[in-house]
Amino acid sequence: MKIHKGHHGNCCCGKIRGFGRRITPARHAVLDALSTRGEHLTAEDVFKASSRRYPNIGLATVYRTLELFTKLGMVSKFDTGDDKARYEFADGPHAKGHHHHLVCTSCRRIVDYTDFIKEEMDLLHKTEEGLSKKYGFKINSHVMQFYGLCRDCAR
Amino acid sequence: MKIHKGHHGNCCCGKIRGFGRRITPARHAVLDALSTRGEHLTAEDVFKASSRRYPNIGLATVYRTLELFTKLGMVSKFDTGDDKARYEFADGPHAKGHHHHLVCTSCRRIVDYTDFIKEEMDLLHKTEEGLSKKYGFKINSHVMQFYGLCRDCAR
DNA sequence: CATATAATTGAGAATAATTCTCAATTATGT
DNA sequence: ACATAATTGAGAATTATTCTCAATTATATG
Ligand SMILES: [Zn+2]
Ligand SMILES: [Zn+2]
Ligand SMILES: [Zn+2]
Ligand SMILES: [Zn+2]
Repeated sequence: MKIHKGHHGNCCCGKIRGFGRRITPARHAVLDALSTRGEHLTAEDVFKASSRRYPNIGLATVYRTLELFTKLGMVSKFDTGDDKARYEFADGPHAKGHHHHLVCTSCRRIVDYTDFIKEEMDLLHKTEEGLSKKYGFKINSHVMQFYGLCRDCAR
Repeated sequence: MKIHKGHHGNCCCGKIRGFGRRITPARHAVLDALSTRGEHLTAEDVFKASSRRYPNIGLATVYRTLELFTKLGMVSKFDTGDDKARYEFADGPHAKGHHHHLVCTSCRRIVDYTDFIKEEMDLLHKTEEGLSKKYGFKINSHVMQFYGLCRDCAR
């Protein structure tokens, strides 16, 4: 079986196997879809893209796979106010590609941004620490998103 | 018509009227539900609560009303990862009661917190300004949420 | 390699939150 | 009180997601 060229050139199979889960063509197809089709993909997007490489894949499998990858921390699932979940490869809070989203509430455009990420991270760390202590939560992730109108929609 | 005792003792009717929309018993019932039944309410929660005061209200009306109030900025709609939208009175980014959420991914408990809000606000302002300039977005709102395990679920 | 076993799959049905439709009702300005 | 447009309730429709289940397949083991 061909080695999957993962998100950052690494193979994700180890992570999957490490969890006692199997490597399958369907999962490979989803991985490929995520790495080649960009970000902010709906399940339907991923389904279409994976179907190209693996025409028999079922939509339910795509959902199951995305759920699995999300649980493994390889994928981040978020929503932007329409009623579809979005998926993209997760660059964890500490990784290089970590970014947040700017969403146009009119045309649904999504802009990734990394500006201020450093400051955000500092604050997020501080907050996580403080909240963990105060409320006894073990914090695993966060969502930070801005909503507004893009240039085109604003006028 | 009796004056509605709003969120902070003010009447919200002005805002509704100001938008050319009408004051109706259904809308009053939803306002009351939101102010007396607390926060993080699902549409179903709001429906049940409003039904007490106004038994004939329909679920679709509740949805329409919540959508209207959200558009008017009186209500904030958010989701916490299950597939139900949550609604609560909006204390705008600058208002006293503005808070963020800590969500337990296991039992779905939601904790409001206001700690670090000051610092968050400073950063958010800075970010909003920066992003507005750079991407031409007119930013109206943000979501900031932490996910993790509450004390009970963590052990 | 062949075999055994449990994980995974595809297809379609089922679910559930939300939106839509439409005739009937009602709030509001005059 | 009247005219008019907004709003409503009820139920049907929609749609993203999950579930079911028999068939297939990945992997470990010898
Ligand atoms: Zn736009
Ligand atoms: Zn992104
Ligand atoms: Zn919990
Ligand atoms: Zn809250």
